[in-house]
Parts: sequence; C-alpha cells; structure tokens
Amino acid sequence: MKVSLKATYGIMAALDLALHNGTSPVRAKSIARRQAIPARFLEQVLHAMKNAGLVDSLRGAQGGYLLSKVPAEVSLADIVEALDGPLSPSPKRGTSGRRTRGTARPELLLTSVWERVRQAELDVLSAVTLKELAERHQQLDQQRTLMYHI
Amino acid sequence: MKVSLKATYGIMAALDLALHNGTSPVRAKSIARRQAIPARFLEQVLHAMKNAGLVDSLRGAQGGYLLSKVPAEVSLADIVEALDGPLSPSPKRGTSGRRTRGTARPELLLTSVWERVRQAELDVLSAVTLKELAERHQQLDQQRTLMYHI
DNA sequence: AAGGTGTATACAAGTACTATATAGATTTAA
DNA sequence: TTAAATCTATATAGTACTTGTATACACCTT
Repeated sequence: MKVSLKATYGIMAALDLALHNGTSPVRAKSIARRQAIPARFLEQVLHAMKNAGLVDSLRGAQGGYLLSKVPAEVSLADIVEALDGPLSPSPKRGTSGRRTRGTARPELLLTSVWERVRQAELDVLSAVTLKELAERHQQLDQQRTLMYHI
Repeated sequence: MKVSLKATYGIMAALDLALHNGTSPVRAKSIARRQAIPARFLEQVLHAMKNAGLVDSLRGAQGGYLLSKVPAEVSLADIVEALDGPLSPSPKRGTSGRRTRGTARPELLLTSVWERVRQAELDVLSAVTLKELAERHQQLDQQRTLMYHI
C-alpha cells in the first residue's frame, strides 16, 4: 500500500487536533513535540492539509491549527489522499507512444485489477474516522495509566 | 498500492508463459521482445521468480523458462509478493529505540488499520489467477483481430 | 510596533527503483 | 570435444522519489 511517512505524520497530527477539539488552536510546534515529528516537515504537511480543506489555521500569537470538520467526518482516506495524492495512479509508464504494434498489451488487462485494488484500499481507509481513532486512543491511554497505578 | 514496474514485468512474463503453456521452454529474450521489457532486467525478474518457486528454468540451447504450476494455481498475489516482497511491511521506521516515553503512540493505533489494508489488497490479488488473465487476454486478442478484418 | 506564527520556495541528503554491464556456469547440439 | 545458446550471479550507474532542512516572507494579535 505504501502509505508514506508524510501521510502517517498527517494522521498523527490530525489525531492530535482531534484530541484537542473545540479548544484553542494548536501550534504546529506542540504537535511536532508530542508526536515526535520534525517540526519543519510537519509544517509542510499541515499546509498541504490546509490546502485540501482538512484543517484551518490562525496566524499570529496564539495562532495554530484546528480541524475544519468534526472528527467523525474525517476519514483516513481523506488524509492519505490529500498527502500522498490520489490513491495509486498506478500506470507510471507515461501514456506517451509505446504502442508496440501487433503485440497484446497486458497492461490494459491489468488496469481493471489495479482499479479493484485501489477501491479495496479506499474502502478500508474510508471506514476509519478520526473520531474512532481518538476514542481508541483514549482507551489505550487509560489502560496504560491504570498499569502505572498497579 | 504501489505495485512496482518489476512486479508488473513479472506478471507480464508469467502471462506470456501461461499462453505458451505445455509447449517448449520460452527464452527470456523472446518474452522481453514480445512484452517490451528490457531484456537484462527481465532476467533478474525471472530469476527472482524462480527462487520463489513460480517458474522453472532450463539452461543451454533450447532452454528457457516454464511455469512451475498450471496457470489456474498462480495468482497475482504470488507474483507480486515474490517480486515486491511481503505486501506492505508498512512500518518503515525501524523497530529500534524511539520509545518516546510518556506520549501515546498513534503508530500502534494504526497498525491494525494497515493490516486491514494489506489484507484487502491481498484478497483482490489472490482472486486473480494467470488462467483468468490468459483467457481474458485471448478474448481481447480475438476482438482485435476481428476489427482488422472489417 | 513587535513578536509569534503560519506561508512559500528552494535545496540537500538518503533511499529505492530501474536498468545496464560484466563475468561465469550449465546444457544442448554439431 | 567444441561452440553456441542460455540461464546465474553480482556489481554499478542513473534516475526519481521521499524525507528533511534552510531561508525569507506575510500575516495576525497584543
């Protein structure tokens, strides 16, 4: 599937925002520190997410980032597609020339397979929202806290 | 999904072998010519497929490659996994260190998602066999031939 | 006015993929 | 027995992509 580190950072950042939902904007630096993401790189990621309409930003002192929608309405597919581009534009081979005359073109045969793969990926990623991820996260967090008490 | 060109070449080569099934061995060069694959590179691909047990080879004059199994028993998943490695060993980040003490680890949260994606991909690729691909290929080929007659 | 924060672009380093090159081992057939 | 055909193995180069850093700038709040 090759979900890039960049997209993973994006998910982590979005999850961080989801956990701070409704409150004041969250600075990129805070997210970077908490999630152990290189700060400068995270800014690029957040910027791309803003262009995709996933987050809003406020400049100036006390500025930062906010989710544009409620966590239940943001799926992992949204984030991954925003950061890694449309899922698997598979044929890297340019559409240019290369018609190799008489021979059959198995690539043509395969396009429908790649499309089915893409759809399957999309289905899985679309089914997971930030809300679910945040809830699951807090569950785990609570368990961890209990462990420390024992 | 990122199925590499290498794996695509592997599929094309395997399909080529399937279409010549039962007859004499097929030379790597012939496959390369028919499928428009760089010959040297294809040799590497075929070699990897041999190590994976997908094809058998015969050396010397009149040598070449053969499918080890009948086309109906070879799925695209077999070929892709043989050439691109196990499907999405997603966490590129080494398992080394990096325990970032107190903070939660969203990566842990995500592993189950990546696993579901991997399984979905595998399901699609496992469902397509060389036999089906070869039949579909000959269908298309026939249609193309008819077109020329008109 | 000033400091904090996001925006934009450029670029450097690392890695993986693609492809080529070189040398060798094995088999068939003349 | 020789030679040609073919696969085997490894090394290396070029390219593209990903990741990450650097620099300069624009904007907002206080």
